[in-house]
Amino acid sequence: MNNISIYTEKLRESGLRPTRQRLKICEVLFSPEKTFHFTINDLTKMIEDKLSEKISLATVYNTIHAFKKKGYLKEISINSDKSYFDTNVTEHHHFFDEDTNELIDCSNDDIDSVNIKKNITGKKIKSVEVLIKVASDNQNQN
Amino acid sequence: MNNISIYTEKLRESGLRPTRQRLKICEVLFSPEKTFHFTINDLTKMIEDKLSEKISLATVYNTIHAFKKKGYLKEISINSDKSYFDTNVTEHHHFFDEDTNELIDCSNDDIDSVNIKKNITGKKIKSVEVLIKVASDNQNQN
DNA sequence: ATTTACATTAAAACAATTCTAAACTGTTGA
DNA sequence: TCAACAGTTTAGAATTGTTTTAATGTAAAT
Repeated sequence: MNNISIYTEKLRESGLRPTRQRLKICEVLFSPEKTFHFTINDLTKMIEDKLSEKISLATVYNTIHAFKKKGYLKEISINSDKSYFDTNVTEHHHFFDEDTNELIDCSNDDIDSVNIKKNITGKKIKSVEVLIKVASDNQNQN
Repeated sequence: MNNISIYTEKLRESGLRPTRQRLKICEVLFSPEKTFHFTINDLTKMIEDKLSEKISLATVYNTIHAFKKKGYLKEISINSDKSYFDTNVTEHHHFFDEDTNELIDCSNDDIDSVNIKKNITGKKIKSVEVLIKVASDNQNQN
């Protein structure tokens, strides 16, 4: 099974037809060894570099949303400016570097598992994620 | 020292003159017994109810930003739709109810303190906050 | 091949936030 | 007291990120 057929499968699983544009999105998202974080703008630029032609923002948004809904991507909330996405869909924590606005995965070895003693009645816990904001000294918070 | 002078002080501390509009913002933010969460829109509506006249969004944004910068308010990141603010400026955790989009403080008694074993070199930890997403069963994540 | 349902696109619409420029107000000091 | 200044408010315009629209194009099923 080569990459193209994996991507085709992922797209079909997400309810999308495998088109040239979407396969290119998949290649950018899922071919790298390491998972990574991106904004829609980052991604669009990466795709246009690879495609050597323009791709419509609407196509990117629609594909990313389908992947997110299907669980092939995760959305990370850092600040309200823009959406960050993560190709690492396992539950994990993040460092956010306030100096550079960089988001960094926190290995599960680097943090003890979080123990929640009480929950909201009638609700089920869907995820527990820690955001660690860091900055060089003499930096003000937020 | 009455409330007005407390608010005046807070405003001056934040580099702002105490004006009628800003004092009303303070009253809405800081007079309630309990801390609470709000969006700029919520707050604007609350102020207009109390003031019985319109207040410009620009004034609200500018005052809120000054308070945030000074540490009298905290911004909470839940999703990218809009900014949530919190009048509880202590470091604490949150439940986010995905059914109702409601943000709920997590008492520090309800969660064991989070132990971070490794940090980014050269950086100082500014905050560590946990976001617990909850929903009633049969609800999909994010 | 033809048909049908879904995709792509540029552009328009939209919502949250920020900026602008003009009118206004509180404070200071002559 | 009041002129002058610095900071404030405001409506509306601008900007940014995202979603929708409607026309055209393409994949897949028959």
